[in-house]
Amino acid sequence: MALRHAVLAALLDEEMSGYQLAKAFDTGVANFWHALPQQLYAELTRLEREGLIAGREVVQETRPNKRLFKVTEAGLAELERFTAAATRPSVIRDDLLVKVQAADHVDTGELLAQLAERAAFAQAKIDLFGMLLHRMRGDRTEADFLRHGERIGPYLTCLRGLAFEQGNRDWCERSAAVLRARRPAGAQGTPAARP
Amino acid sequence: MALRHAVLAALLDEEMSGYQLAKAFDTGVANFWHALPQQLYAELTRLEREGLIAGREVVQETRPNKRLFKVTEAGLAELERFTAAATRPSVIRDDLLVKVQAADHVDTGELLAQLAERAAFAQAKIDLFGMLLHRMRGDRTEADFLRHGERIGPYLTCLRGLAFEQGNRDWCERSAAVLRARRPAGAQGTPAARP
DNA sequence: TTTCAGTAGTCACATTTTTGAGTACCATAG
DNA sequence: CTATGGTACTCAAAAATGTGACTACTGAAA
Repeated sequence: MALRHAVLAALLDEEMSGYQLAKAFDTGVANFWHALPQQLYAELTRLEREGLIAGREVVQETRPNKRLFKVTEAGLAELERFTAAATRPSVIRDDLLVKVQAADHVDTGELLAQLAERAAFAQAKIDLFGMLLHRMRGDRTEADFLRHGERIGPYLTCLRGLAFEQGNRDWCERSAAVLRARRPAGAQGTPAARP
Repeated sequence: MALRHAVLAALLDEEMSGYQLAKAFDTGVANFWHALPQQLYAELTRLEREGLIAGREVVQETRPNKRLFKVTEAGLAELERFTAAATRPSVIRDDLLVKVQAADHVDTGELLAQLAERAAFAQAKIDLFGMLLHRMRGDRTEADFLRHGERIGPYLTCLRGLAFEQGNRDWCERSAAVLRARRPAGAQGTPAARP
């Protein structure tokens, strides 16, 4: 039941519409949680009904109207309560790890391609996170920003996202190298890259 | 729908009972996926009905009888099919990150304690994974084992688990240090550690 | 000028995961 | 000799998450 709290935490920084929120949760800008638009709209409806967020209609001329939401006092109190409650440790759940676990027993051709693909995906996120971090701290040094900046929460979670993706990239590259070195001769290179 | 494949991958190395499997998925020995016993028993039933695993009854005298399962040819083929199919990128979902994201707006006292707790939990897993890796490679060097060892899949996934937990530990410690340095004077140290 | 991508959502359903409560029997510790 | 903890499972239900389809309008590209 932490999606609601993830939404509250995301809305702390700025008023957002469901659509904007969906973008943030999809692209991984909000790299501390993930959810689909449908989930978010439903959650926003519930949160507003419970008075934890307040929405206001914004009429737009060239585009559909939208509703912007912000966290209420009650919402902040709920977030406070949530933060004080016990945290359950996060768990890994990754198809790619399952595939590598079975790598000794199945053909590794396609797996090598997937490891390369994932490494590239991770690298793209690393680049994105690097830019986001730079934008957040402006021209201050990281140490100075973390000591004196006004909003460091998003910066810290972004740092975790960055390290996580670096871990993914490095592991994918290393695993691919190991598996490639073990392939029987004559089955070197990965199959043609997909579009 | 990857739990079934995680179970198949876990059963590749050795015949296991539902109970053993549940232990492995709970303690994180199988650090590539997580599931509760109920889910596993249900999945084993389905997998056996579909012929992807075969179970055999083992009569025990001093303890309840158990059923040991192993992957069938059909199961291996299914795993092969799964490995060749596209992988969806894994997503982060962590209560603790949500809490840190909101750290600028809520009291950080309890949060600091939770970061310390998580760092300790991560360290325990790091130690465990270190031992598991050592046990798997025996007296060979890592490079030699990865080049010539017979089953490297579990070793590679364990390496990912190790790096992940190192990332968790480092991030928790750093975030805690940052938040502690920003606490108003007179509110230093964390509250009394919980039992 | 039709098609495509973007904005801003909603509805219904399926699957997956979690929570909670049991059964039953044995061994060990206090 | 009673309680606790481990082995080995099962059943039911709630909650969270994911899939697929849909509305409606706009601006830009082909």
